[in-house]
Amino acid sequence: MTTIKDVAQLAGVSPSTVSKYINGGNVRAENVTAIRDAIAELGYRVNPIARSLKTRHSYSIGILLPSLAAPFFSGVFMSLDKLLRERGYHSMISCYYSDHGLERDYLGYLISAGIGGLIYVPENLTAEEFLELTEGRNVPVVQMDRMIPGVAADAVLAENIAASRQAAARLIAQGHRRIAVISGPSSIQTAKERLAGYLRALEEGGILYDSTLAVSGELTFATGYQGFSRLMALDNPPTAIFCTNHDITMGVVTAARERGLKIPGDVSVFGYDCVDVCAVMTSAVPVVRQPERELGRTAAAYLIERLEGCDAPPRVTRLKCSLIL
Amino acid sequence: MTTIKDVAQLAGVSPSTVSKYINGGNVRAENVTAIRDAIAELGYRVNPIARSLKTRHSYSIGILLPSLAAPFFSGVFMSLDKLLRERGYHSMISCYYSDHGLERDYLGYLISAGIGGLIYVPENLTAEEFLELTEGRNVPVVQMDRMIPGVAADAVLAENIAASRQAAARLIAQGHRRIAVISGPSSIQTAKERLAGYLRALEEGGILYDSTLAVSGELTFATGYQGFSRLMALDNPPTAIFCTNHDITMGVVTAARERGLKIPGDVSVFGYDCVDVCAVMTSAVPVVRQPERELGRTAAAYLIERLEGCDAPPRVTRLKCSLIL
DNA sequence: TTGAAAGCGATACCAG
DNA sequence: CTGGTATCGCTTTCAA
Repeated sequence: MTTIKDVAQLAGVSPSTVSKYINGGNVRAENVTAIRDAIAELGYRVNPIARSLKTRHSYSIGILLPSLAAPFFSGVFMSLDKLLRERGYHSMISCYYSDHGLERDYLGYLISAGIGGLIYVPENLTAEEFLELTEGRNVPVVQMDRMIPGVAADAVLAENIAASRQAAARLIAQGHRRIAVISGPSSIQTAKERLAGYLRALEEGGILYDSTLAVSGELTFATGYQGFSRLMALDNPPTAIFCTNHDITMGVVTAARERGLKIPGDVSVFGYDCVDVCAVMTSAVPVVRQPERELGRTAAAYLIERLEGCDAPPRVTRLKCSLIL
Repeated sequence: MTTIKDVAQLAGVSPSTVSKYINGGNVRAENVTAIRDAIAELGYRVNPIARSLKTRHSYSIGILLPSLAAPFFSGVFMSLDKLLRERGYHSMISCYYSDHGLERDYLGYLISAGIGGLIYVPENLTAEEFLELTEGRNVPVVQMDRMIPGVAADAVLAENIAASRQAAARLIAQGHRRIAVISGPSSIQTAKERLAGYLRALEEGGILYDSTLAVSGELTFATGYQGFSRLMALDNPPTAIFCTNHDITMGVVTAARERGLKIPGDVSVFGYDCVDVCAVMTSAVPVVRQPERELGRTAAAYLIERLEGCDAPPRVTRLKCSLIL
């Protein structure tokens, strides 16, 4: 491997001078050309790891999230990656598959693995765990989509309550009175908020909450699929189902199809996130669309500000969702 | 930040001893406890970047691919990540969005960023470019899904030709004679192979190739969507369309829905990759299913072997696809 | 402007 | 079994 020493030797200067050249310092014109030539000839590239060991600063940004399969996350990622890239950073994704142990391990690894900053979608960690892993290290963290209560770090979130409330309100406006909801585990902030929005809409619509119509489980296809069966097996089944996440929506739609039930003829469905897929269906299923681009851009922008030394108090930003009907 | 020195001091031993303890060497029992206590008290974690600077070995594995949105890639990734994790590695994804410049930059960055190995889905780079960026560095690379001709590195690929041939043959067996194909750019190996499989099936079916029925473009939704319009606008439109990738399939299905054309009533479609989505549709669309799990596991296994010193000649492995009807 | 020397955090070697 | 020393590749004083 070619190092800065090799370049220095070939160019006939000292490593310090080469370093200065690379980092934009003042170097005599003739040395500049000599160094540039040497670098080209040797195909030299700085070793970011040696550099960051010394500078305690890095252009690698870690992205830590619970799932890769969700189009929501890949949408957000593409957007934040773009901004980071434009600013000279390089982002690298790690996925912890909603697993508590993995989440802890990866967070610890990333924090000490020489990343310059972290964009983090939390799920299981407590504030204590988070703090223990991150304190002392000087790595700025921006929370995305969710936040750990008690953690003093920037957070960029979607307005889950408002969005769910509107979605459910829409179903009510269409005349539905028996509206089911299938939601994620209450341990997940977004799931809790989406359920809250649903409840709020019911209340505002003067509809009594019927707990048999509220199913909850993991944020998976299976939850939607099985939830649908359970709901339709009720003595008095719902006429509409509000799905609070992409996979749940897919599960519900699939289950309906398999039973030959028409959407929205036999049962209405309001989905979440799966904009593209839902548009493909024979009669398009309405969905809540989260502002993926903006979420990503904002999170990246916050992180960059922190990396550039901003020390304002932690900011929590909520971005609006929209309904795709 | 707490370093190995701090631990050594607190434990009353030298840094070398602590290092030995951490890396599983023989240390006197009383020192072991002293060190363990010190580590716990200080919350010490090794700094992987300092370590790999010294050892020229790293447990970070880079994954470099052209797209994140494709369920195919996320499926493959989940599988390889699992195996790598079980073996103590940590994988981090970088995405280059099919961009040539980004692909080159990221490859260069990763190779010199201290990763231990790389799983790489190539798209635009030539063998020369690849070699220039990687030679000298001692980082094993396994190519996934595609390979650069002339690059001597392991490769794990799907049997694209056979799969496409079977898919097209199936349409022929159903009585179709005018079968269109929408494929990706011929610069992409998988696209070329899938087209070849289609042509092979036609030939074997005694059907003359009609170039007006062969549309090609980027591997995007738009290509499928617009391709569908173009094909259906022909004087003599096809009765079946073979889509050679996930997004193209989605584009075609969407376009058909929007025109109110029934699949397979008005036109038959054979898709690729989108197993879950296609199963949801009112009448399920048949698709080619790639062996994502196996591809990922095999690529990871090859990489691990290389990391453990295997120096067998480069291996190229092809894995079978299946048809989901 | 330049370069010698120190040092980032960890490991490897080798003498004790 | 232990610890002093050199070193990984690079940046950063600081003196010349």
